[in-house]
Amino acid sequence: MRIDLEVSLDPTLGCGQAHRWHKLDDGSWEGVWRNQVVTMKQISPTSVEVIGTDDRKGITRYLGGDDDLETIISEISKRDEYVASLTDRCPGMRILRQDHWECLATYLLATNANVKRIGQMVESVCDHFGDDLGRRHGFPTPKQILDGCGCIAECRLGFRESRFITLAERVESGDIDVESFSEMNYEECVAALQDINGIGPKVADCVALFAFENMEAFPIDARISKVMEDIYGVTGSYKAVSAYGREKFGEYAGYAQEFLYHADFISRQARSRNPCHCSWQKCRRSA
DNA sequence: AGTAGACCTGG
DNA sequence: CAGGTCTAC
Repeated sequence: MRIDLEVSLDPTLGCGQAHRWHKLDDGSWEGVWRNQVVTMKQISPTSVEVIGTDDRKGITRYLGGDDDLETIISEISKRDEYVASLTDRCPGMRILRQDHWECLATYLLATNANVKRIGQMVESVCDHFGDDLGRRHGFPTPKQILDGCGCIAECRLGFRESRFITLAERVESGDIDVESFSEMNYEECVAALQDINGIGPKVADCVALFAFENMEAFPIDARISKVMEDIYGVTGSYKAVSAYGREKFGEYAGYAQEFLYHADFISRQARSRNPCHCSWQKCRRSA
């Protein structure tokens, strides 16, 4: 199935928004989306070939296809010259619309772990508890996690393990209604997310942005923290730095964050002797 | 209200 | 030490 959409798969799928996409040798991306093993290949800057699902509308939406890139880029560019200079270099990068539960549970695991480790933990949890889809496993439901949690130690989640189970319990019992976060505005959403044990301001911002469409969220991870200091001279508490980002970039601050993140990723990659930081990506230069 | 230290594991 | 958070000052 061919999708006509301005989207660039490498930065969109490969740089840490979602953690289940692997770049294959032929340059296509394989992942699991809604319990289907899906492969996407870039055909041109404005089209991708999708195998493994017939849900054109769904996958387009997942890819952020409802976002008007022109408007968004114009909006964040007019607010900052540096971001304006980055948007040209990375056309077609989009913010995904991830599954609510999967994104929430995944980012709960993301604390104090690098991209590679997050991917390992997520894949392990899927392999242990998710539906067998052949080449890959689906992301497990809360019930699947609870039913199988006798062997969860094998997933090696470390101190995240108990938080992960507690989250599954609270969702399964109805104590947490994941869909209720969709109805909230940004402030309400991150506040409610932070009521979950193991979720602080950074993870809440990521989930608000990548799952619940709060495009003004401006997550400050270690990389963005350095960028904010180096480029803008902004330091301080999480709250202060993220508020600066939201105020500077406005309603699409999350997109600005992704451009800043990606540009820093690429420049460090270029400067590094071992060029490939992207865990799943086969890197020609290092091979 | 705002900030050190500990925290599982692995590259 | 790593794409933070919790707990205890």
